Amino acid sequence: MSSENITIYDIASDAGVSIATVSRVLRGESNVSEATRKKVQEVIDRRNYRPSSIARGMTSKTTYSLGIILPKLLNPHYAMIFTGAQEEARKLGYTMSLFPWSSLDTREYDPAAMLAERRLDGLIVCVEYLPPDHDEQVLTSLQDLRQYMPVVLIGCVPASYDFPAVANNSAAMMREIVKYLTSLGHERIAFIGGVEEDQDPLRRDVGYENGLRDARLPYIASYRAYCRGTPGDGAAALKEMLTSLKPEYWPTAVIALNDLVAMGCMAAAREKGIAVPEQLSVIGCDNLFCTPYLVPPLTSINTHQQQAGARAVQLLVSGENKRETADWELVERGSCARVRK
Amino acid sequence: MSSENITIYDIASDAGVSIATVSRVLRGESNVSEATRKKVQEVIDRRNYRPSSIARGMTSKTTYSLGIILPKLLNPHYAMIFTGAQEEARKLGYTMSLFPWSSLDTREYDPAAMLAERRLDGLIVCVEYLPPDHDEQVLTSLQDLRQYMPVVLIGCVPASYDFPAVANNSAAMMREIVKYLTSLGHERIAFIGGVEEDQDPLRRDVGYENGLRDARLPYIASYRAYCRGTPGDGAAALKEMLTSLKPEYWPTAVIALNDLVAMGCMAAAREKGIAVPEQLSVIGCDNLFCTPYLVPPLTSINTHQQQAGARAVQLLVSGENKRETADWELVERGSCARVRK
DNA sequence: ATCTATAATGATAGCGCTTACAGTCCGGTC
DNA sequence: GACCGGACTGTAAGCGCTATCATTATAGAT
Repeated sequence: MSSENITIYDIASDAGVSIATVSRVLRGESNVSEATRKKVQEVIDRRNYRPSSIARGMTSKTTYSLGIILPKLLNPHYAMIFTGAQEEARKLGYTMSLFPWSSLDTREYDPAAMLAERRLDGLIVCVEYLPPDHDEQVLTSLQDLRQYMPVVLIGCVPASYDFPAVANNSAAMMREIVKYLTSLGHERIAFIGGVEEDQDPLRRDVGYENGLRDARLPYIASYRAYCRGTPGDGAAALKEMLTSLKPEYWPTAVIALNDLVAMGCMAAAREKGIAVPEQLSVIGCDNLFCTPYLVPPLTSINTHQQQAGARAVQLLVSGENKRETADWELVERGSCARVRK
Repeated sequence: MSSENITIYDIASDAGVSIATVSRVLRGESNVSEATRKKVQEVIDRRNYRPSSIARGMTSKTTYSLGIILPKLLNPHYAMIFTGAQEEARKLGYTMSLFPWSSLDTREYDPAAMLAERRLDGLIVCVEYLPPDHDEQVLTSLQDLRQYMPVVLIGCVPASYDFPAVANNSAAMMREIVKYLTSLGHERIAFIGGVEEDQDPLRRDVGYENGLRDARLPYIASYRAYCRGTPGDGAAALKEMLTSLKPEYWPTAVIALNDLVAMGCMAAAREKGIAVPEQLSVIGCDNLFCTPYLVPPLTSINTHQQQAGARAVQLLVSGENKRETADWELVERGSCARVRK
């Protein structure tokens, strides 16, 4: 602001050397005499000079800036992914910019344009399961972006997507969750999940059904509800399920798409006078910071989002074309109980 | 990735015009004949050309990228500020990158360096109240950064800071909160807040004391606790306060630094068998998404963080050197009740 | 004393744009 | 028919670096 931008020329003339030499000490090359290096460094320090990363990007073709596309940061789940990615990026000397999901989803503004123009060194895209038609459109957008920069996916990445990725194995997770609940004696287990997903072998529905099959329980369509992922959605879905069924058919356990939906379910249960976990077990997913403070504390799945975000950055920067699977683990708190006969 | 990067020269030669003309249609200048414009645009579309923002920044000195420095995104409070800022930035055609607070706070990596090199068009810094010594160091860093780019502050901006800002008037807010509680009959009102702040007229302590004075209540030091801002901190602080006092001196209401601290307080109260709100009213701040789902639902302050974030971006982009005050409002839920005599 | 390898440094050509500035056309004007 | 002002379009000079050569100095080898 105050002073004119000082450039490599200023440093060079102050130090009485050529810009090439300044550039050499800037990049720490070895073929500079110690005396010259010291002289130049002194001028750099004194004038508080910072080489312009813009100009650098101009020639070196690398900008040290990455992008990440997320559905919404307000959901702490995504905030965790972002944080993990951002911190790792910083460690590696990269800057991380956020782009909203609408970059891929709508025609509100040209998705590729903004991203492509930015000449990012890479892009992480956090994908959720989407309705099949949407899904296809997103895939096209992703392929498109890939022309401009390396792309790594994170989240619910369909098995069919041929991208480097840190993917959830939601199916395996669901299967384990069902197993956990059946081990507590539950036989009427509801699943309030997201959109009906495509025939992806990793999808939660598959895991849910497999889990039921493992326990030789019937798949009951009335126990499968759909929602978008907010607490309000969860509350509405559960209430509707309960009013549509005679109380003796009410589920004794409900698996929620995520912790937000689980929070809605707990609220709905409370409103209906159903005790959690005595009459209804609830299990969420994401292990949000607030889960320990709910009443009862919410049993959830820790999906290690920060770690996944960091890993995605590593894949991006290293250029490895690997598909990895994110870790997860059950965190028992107080919202699931043995079923009472 | 796939193809060589295509440049303005490619378009120019394809369209049989000079690069200047291509540049003109790119920037929508008017002095291009309709025929030429169409011809060039067709080539641009066909080859799917995107001008490099790097090269643009090189000459035009503006990069259309902003930065924001936040303490931690995992606290939804900051996620909201970020979201508001990011969305506004996008609307205005800017990119938003996040930098961690440690940029200012530690010597872990050179703060100015990364930011200055990036040649951002502007920077938003979200400040919290800090211990006086820290505070001075941060101010120095801010002044430093200002040499390189415009800076707008947001949050708990000390009145003495001469920066454009969207500032909280925490003192006024606290005074109102105390008034609200005294109107419910409370006379023993605790405040579990952040670090003891410097003599800033906007600080919460001032508001707390003024509120007590308004109601002609004594300031009792035992009711003032300090914490860093996590639920655990809040729980610990309240527990310590309770154990240090005979039950007949226990506060009947507690004002928490933020909702996270309030959540900790509610947990501590529950653990101690103290009913909220019957025996203890709790009020938080930030109006986090989870507050309605706590038991009881937490009364809080909506500080309109997204709006504040957006406003900060507007100030930054417009270059206005204004200091504004953020709006706020009390959101009554169920954690505060009339005191029982 | 001449030659040659080596280390240090300088000159310079881009990178892909923007932006003066300098044409070129063309229909009026006088 | 020479002249002129617009409307377009082209030429070329940067922007601040990196990277490739070319150049110079130094010192050891012959």
